[in-house]
Amino acid sequence: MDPETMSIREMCDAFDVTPRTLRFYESKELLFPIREGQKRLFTRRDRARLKLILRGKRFGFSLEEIRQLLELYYVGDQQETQLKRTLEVARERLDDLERRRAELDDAIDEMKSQMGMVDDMLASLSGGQKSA
Amino acid sequence: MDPETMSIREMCDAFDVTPRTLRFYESKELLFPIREGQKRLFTRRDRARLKLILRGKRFGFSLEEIRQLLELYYVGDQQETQLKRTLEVARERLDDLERRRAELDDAIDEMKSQMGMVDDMLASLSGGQKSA
DNA sequence: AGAGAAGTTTACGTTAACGTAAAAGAGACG
DNA sequence: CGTCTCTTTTACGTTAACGTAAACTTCTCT
Repeated sequence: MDPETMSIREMCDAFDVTPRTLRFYESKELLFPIREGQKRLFTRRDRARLKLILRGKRFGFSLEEIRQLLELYYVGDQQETQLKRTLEVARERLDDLERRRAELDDAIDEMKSQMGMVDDMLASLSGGQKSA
Repeated sequence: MDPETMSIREMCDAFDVTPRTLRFYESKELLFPIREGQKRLFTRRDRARLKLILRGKRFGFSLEEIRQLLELYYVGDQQETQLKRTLEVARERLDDLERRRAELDDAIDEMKSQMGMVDDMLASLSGGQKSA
């Protein structure tokens, strides 16, 4: 009823995951739904987190790595040294991501050239005329 | 002795993997070392494949997905329809990769803005002067 | 009250991708 | 010949990330 929160089923439909998955993520401290009696109520914060979790998974991060990343997003009021450490970790992660992107670019290029070769093979099979 | 082939240990040292991993990849038909008696000899082809395998893993592909991708790199002399199908699969994979890259770019941007916020918090803690 | 739908806890099962230990063969060397 | 070192096969163990089934509560509706 509260437009701010969602039931477990609403979450599942919205994000295409199973209840088991949401409970599992809670047990691993990736989500923190509040309770109304027995029932879980997922907040806006949980939805934002889940979105990041699913994205992280698509890049091959483990749930534990994702959990650590999520901490960066909800820093809170910590001490300065803690914040500096957090910032360091964040920069490392960012470098991680940018290295991945560079590799991904390479992979895409290689794949495109591979496909060019396949195109050529097809052309030589159907057409017969070679480009050289 | 043959500069063209490498022993299992040489492979492990060169790629920083364990013998178990190489044997496992062979059992899953990702690598095809030749045999000299009992011993495995890894060829140039195996080295090229292993490089692609390790890259694929870094992007969160499963070994089975990687195996299918590798087929694209070693097409051989198949029929035209087979080649066309192969090409289709390759294009799908390429789209996959480019979607991933787009998402990765978003993630990097978001992370950068997050880090900007952390920077601001640090500045306000040490300096005191706010930027607004 | 009875039935059904949605949610909960508890707990065993499953798949992927190796780790790790045991037992044995094959070549090199003093 | 005996001992190393490298490699092999066989096979049970492990972790991550859920799946799946069983046995309750708790509402809601007729």
